Amino acid sequence: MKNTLFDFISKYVSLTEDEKNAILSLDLFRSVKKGTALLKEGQKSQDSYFVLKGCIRIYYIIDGEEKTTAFYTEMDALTPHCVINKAPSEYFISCVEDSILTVSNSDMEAEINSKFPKFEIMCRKLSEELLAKQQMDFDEFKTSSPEQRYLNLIQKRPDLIQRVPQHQLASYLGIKPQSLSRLRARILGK
Amino acid sequence: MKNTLFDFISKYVSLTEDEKNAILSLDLFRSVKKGTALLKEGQKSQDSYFVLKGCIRIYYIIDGEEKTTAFYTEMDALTPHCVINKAPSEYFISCVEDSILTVSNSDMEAEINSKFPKFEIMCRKLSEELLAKQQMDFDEFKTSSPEQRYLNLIQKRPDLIQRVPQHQLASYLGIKPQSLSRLRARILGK
DNA sequence: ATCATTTCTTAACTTAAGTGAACGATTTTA
DNA sequence: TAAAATCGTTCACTTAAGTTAAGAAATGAT
Repeated sequence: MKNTLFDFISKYVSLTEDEKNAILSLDLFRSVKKGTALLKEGQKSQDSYFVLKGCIRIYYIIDGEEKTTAFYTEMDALTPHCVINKAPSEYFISCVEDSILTVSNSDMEAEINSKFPKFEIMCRKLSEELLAKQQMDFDEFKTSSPEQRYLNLIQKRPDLIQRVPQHQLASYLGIKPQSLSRLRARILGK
Repeated sequence: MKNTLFDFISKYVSLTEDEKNAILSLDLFRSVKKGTALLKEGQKSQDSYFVLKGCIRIYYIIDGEEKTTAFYTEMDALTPHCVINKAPSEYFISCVEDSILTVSNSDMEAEINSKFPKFEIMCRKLSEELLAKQQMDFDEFKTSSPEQRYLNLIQKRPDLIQRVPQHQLASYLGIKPQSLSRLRARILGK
């Protein structure tokens, strides 16, 4: 698990042993059971997550219905909106599978950042990269039909289709579960 | 114009006169005419933009059709995807109106960042904030119908509806121009 | 192992977006 | 200023997603 984390970090900066130990001393690793709520609507939180193993998702409850908008799997990092803008969360975060995560709060990050400027650089690079990636995903979503989006998902994240319930995938694709079922049947018939 | 830039920066870090002068010495300000192409599909570029006045947009050409996915107006910052991943651009960037921008390239930013660590912090904060904002926008898009998205746009960016052509707005909302026309007529009739 | 709950699929019907075409109105440009 | 191109709207028609409901399949709990 440690290696997964350091492999990830090494994509952005190279760490000395001292720096690695500083991170390990923070005791970031957490095991969480499927279904565990990591964040609820209305809560304030300081915690950011990094997925070492498993899957977590963001969902809203709108008119009593769950709307899943994002999945985070191995090597994905997530800083919730409420951590950035210091307001109560508008969404829920929950464990889709039994998972192993790192959980770090803003204070810890600020401390590490001031001790090792290298982390500041890593965070900037990571944010920039995630922002650019997110922008491309959004563009793709805007310019595709639900069917194209589903076919795209099969290409880009085939694992999600296996490990995530259909009704959660549906809202992730911006449609209703019944429409996803129909759409899948339509594709099979081709 | 200088003030607009420094007002923006002051949201993230406070600058000394020396630092301000270092920025001004970079000679970042550019006036661009409506319709000017800032970036074309297939091009590589190092340039990031900040809009002081005016409006620029990102668009793709897919099956011969323009698909506009983003508008940047006063106080918006844009680092194109191709700058981050050092690959040829998949999209175009063009001026919607006569505009005043700052244009900075990666080398200049790297130099300033190494000279003044404060900029590194600003860039990280800015990226994190933009990422969180972008995530919320994407979530809202996924969980809304075209009509809701249009009504939302009226609330959040009323200026865009005035200053941007309908057919560009349509693809921004993920629909065809005819559908936007119809949708507007439908809303008026309520 | 059984019962209860949740999830997925199917179907019929409704609603809204996509498509192709036509028509002014506006803007561009020669 | 006249011709050409672009833009916005409308219409009729097609296609696909939303809605409501029912039932089968899978999952979870006792």
